[in-house]
Amino acid sequence: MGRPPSNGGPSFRFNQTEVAEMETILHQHNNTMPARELLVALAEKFSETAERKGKFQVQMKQVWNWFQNRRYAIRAKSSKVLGKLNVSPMMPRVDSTPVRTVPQGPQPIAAPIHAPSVPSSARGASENPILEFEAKSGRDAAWYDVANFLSHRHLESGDPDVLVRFAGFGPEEDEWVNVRKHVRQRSLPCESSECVAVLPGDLILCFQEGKEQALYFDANVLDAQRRRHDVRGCRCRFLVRYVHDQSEEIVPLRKVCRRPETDYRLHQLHAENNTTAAEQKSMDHFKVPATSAEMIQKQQNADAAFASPVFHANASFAPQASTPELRKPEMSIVLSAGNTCGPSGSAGVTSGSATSCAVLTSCTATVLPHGGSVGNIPGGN
DNA sequence: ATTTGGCGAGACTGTTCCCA
DNA sequence: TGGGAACAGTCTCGCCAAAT
Repeated sequence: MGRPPSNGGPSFRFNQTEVAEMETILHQHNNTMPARELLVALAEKFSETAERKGKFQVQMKQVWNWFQNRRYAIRAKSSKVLGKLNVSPMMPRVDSTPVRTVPQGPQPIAAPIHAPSVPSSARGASENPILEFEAKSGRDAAWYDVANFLSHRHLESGDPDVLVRFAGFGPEEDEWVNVRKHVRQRSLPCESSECVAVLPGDLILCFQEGKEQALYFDANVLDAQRRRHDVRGCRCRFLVRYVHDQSEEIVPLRKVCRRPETDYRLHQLHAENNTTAAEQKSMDHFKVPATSAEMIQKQQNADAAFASPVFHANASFAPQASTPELRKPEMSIVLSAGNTCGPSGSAGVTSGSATSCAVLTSCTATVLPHGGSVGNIPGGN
């Protein structure tokens, strides 16, 4: 690996003019690789300059290498800066460059947004007593992980607002958001084996890469094209329609974050697989049940047993699942001055009643998963 | 017609070497 | 010694032919 020893020839360097031109092009291309034709044209152009003509022929590969190195250098530099700010480069608000590493590769240390840091088996709502939240920013209609609930207030309409600190962002990015509409349990990044839980009709959180920004938006799954999994993982494709702009796109699983409400599907599948495996030893290791219309219908029927496909933090719903372990977690956001407010709504913002804390001196946000334990998120006043 | 697997291009990341 | 140039390994993804 690396550069081989030179054969004694003169070393090549791009001059300032050439570098400036390539930097301009790189900037114009939003730090992405220009087309091959452009690289060839650049190489020819540089070769035709008075300085080089007849002396040195600039190869397209050299131009290509320069772009590769410069892009890598820029990324490395920006990640260093972000590291100093304790901000993950995964944060779409900070780095609008398309991010490819959501479900793959080493994850950043600082609060990765929607990056799977633990196995899905440990992420299930029913197994994780301290839930995480995401909030919808009013600035760009995108969803971000919530680091802290800092404060709360009430609008004249009676709707509770909370002041949130977005994960990886500073106080200047704090926003008041409506708890009813714009706060909900954090969406879960999908691992390869979890594509079966993403079905047409689902609301998902989808990573939309635009020219200037790449953010997580709500989207509806219109169709799912199932493909066989291999060593590369899930190769399925999902046709989605973004809620905010109604645009449609075919996306791979890695761009999809499913809603926690679909956890029960995985539980069901695991239960079924365990049962079937006991009966059928020769069964394939990986099954893609959604290729079957029957399976889709089965899941959709199961969906119908739940009150709402969208599960907001404040949503009032009545789980009707027959088996208690498959019920969605009943969830409350509690803002209190040392008090813990349960689903009873006596003093907290709850899923059902949206009642409020009367006094708020030291704010803590407490999550109560379906009768579960309590975790506190330290906050401001 | 659909699914599957292979292949190649491109992207990304990291290393090595050279020279000012 | 640091910056720049060159290149290799790995991964992703689209395309296409073969298989079902």
